[in-house]
Amino acid sequence: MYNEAIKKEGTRERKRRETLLRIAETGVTLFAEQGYDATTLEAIAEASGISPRTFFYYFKTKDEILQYWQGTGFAESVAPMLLAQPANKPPLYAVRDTFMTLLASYQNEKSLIVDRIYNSSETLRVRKQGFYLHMEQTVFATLCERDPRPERRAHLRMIAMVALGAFRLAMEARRNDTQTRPVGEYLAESFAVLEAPF
Amino acid sequence: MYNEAIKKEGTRERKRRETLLRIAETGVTLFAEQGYDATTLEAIAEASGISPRTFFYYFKTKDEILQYWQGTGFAESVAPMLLAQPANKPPLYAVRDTFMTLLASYQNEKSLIVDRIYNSSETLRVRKQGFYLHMEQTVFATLCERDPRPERRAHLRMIAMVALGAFRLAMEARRNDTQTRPVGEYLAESFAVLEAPF
DNA sequence: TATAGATATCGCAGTGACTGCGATATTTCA
DNA sequence: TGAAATATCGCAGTCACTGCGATATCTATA
Repeated sequence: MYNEAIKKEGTRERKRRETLLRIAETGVTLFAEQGYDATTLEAIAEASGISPRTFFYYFKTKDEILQYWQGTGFAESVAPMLLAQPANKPPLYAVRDTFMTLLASYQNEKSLIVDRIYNSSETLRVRKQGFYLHMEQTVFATLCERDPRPERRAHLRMIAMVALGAFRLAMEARRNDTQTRPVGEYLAESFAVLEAPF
Repeated sequence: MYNEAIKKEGTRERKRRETLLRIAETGVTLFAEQGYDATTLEAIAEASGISPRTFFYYFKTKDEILQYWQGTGFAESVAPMLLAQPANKPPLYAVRDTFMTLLASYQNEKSLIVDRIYNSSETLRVRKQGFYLHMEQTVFATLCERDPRPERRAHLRMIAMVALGAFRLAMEARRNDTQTRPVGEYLAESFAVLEAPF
């Protein structure tokens, strides 16, 4: 299996991957330097050595550059990793542990920079929710797969919401913290708050 | 008190209020008829009897028309109504009861139409989250005012998130339901799910 | 009631994200 | 090697949104 994934990568694929990465890096660098709005597509294209028209052949929109760093790999890994959790583990903990593992591997130097860019304007802050919404949907669907009993659906829907909320609050806590601690700690603390009764 | 609020409304204020409402109604009607993207600002302006330039004197952006119907009155009422709740009522229930009361009064014929427009595209679905984000922030700030103990902050932050999540899930449930039941029922059911342990 | 000052409306010219189209170059595969 | 698939590009166009300066309308005051 994975035959098509690892089949010999031709010049075309390699160049495409390289260009994609170059645009994404150039973009986030420029955003960080001069601000998101102040950075025009033309500037990104020029700094990436492509024409403005070609940019849209790689990213549908300007903010897809940010989504690239925020979501790449993460969203696709959630479903399989969540299904790999022990079937008898309570759903909320299954999600928590999945997030724990994933965060550890997808934590790169860019993530803090991207986070700061996202929080530089109200519009972007809102746009970031698209990611959470998508993840919430994925988590819910996967939880339903883990436990298909229809009478549990409403409960699982709620758990997906709460889990992504805890995730979001962990990121918020990290951003507001003056120190710099490992992301896992914020996540653990965030989920721990859920232990107390409402 | 409220002196400036009820002081005689001059021609200027009245016309402004009327025009604002006319634009908002025209806009949402056109969105419903032809779709959000297919409705240009020019069309809204013309149908409202104003110039395109003047539109932006009433709304900063095109989608502020939707925000007008979604949020007007609601967001401003949450804080005072939440503070009016009995001080000994547990925070989550205080928020729930506030929402219950508010939903009853702000439920108009437009709300279903607006909801459908918001859900007609991914972009708009995401943009709607701006409202929830804002409400969550307001609820959190107000809960902190109700109970200023610093050791409760993290807990209250979580409650604000959970409360808005339950609100959002209630709206989702209503949208997915084939029947048409009072909004309050969906909200009650949504909060009831939180009773069960995670 | 006349009038100065504040506010409302508008047209116009611009910017910037994004799209469709048609031309040309590059890569792949038979 | 040559035809098909894909990548790149320029160009012209659309649409949301902004800044500016002109004119009209309303309000408060003398």
